[in-house]
Amino acid sequence: MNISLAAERSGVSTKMIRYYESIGLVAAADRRANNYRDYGDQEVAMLIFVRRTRDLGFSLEEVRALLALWRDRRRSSREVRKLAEAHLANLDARMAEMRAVTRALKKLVHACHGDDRPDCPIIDDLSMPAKQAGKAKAVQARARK
Amino acid sequence: MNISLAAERSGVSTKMIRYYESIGLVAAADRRANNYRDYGDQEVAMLIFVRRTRDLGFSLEEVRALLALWRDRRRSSREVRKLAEAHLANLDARMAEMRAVTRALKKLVHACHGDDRPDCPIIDDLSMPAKQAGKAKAVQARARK
DNA sequence: GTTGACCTTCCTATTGTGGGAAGGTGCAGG
DNA sequence: CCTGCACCTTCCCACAATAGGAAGGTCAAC
Repeated sequence: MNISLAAERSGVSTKMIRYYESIGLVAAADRRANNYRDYGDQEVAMLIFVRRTRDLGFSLEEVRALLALWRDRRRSSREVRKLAEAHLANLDARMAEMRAVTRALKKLVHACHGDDRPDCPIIDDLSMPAKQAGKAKAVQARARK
Repeated sequence: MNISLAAERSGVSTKMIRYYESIGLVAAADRRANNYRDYGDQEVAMLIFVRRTRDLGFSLEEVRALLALWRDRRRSSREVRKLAEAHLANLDARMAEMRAVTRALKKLVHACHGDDRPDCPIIDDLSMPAKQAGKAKAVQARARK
């Protein structure tokens, strides 16, 4: 099967298929006499695996490790789970960070009256070093004296 | 003040200060006779503003818009809040996506016994097109027949 | 006057992905 | 047979933002 058909079936673009091949993530495809790449169901299955792991936010290096386990019939499920758990920890950390940012920003938005006046706690707070952030009112008041 | 001192005070690396200047995010710094960039407190304050907005996850283009409002004393706080709210919506959407991914992955991890056996629902699930995902047990069982 | 700590510009890499050019191949219709 | 069209190939460029380093200029202290 042509690369574009493999792309359609796997949900991985032709660009990405060639790229994955170029970085050695997936094995180089067989070539036909035309020099066209030729794919079978096995290869498509592998591409689907890659896409699904990518969808779950694994980096290409993590995908590489998972692919190795996928191919290894003697792998232990322990290894697979370890990788998945490491990625989960990663996701949790990033989400915690985003939650903190969201909380801080929501507080600022809440404090801003959002009308025609130029007075704005959001701008005021962002003008200060992080140390004093969140204390816009007092600090700005002091600055006016 | 030297660029490295401005970097230290603002928390923006010298690399980034020069980069921000090169893309026109911040105005080109004054130069001294040596051709060294020269910064004052005003410029440092602006860099702090940039760093703080970056810390809150605004893109450089968003920072550019916020900087314009920062400089404009006749801005309306409404405009500022609108930008902040748009960014919050963005953050919320991304977090929702991550939560969904986390949930799916946690379910898989939970289903994996994680011992010496090669049998692994994580791998099985990832081998399937998204449509059938999460139904690993049934699908794999059918496959074995 | 040399050493070391600055400064300058310019190039490279990263992580994934997309866009496009330039040229080859294959098939269908006129 | 020629033309057009839809593929395919490789190669280069772009993006977001940041970091690293080379090559060369400058300044201060010892």
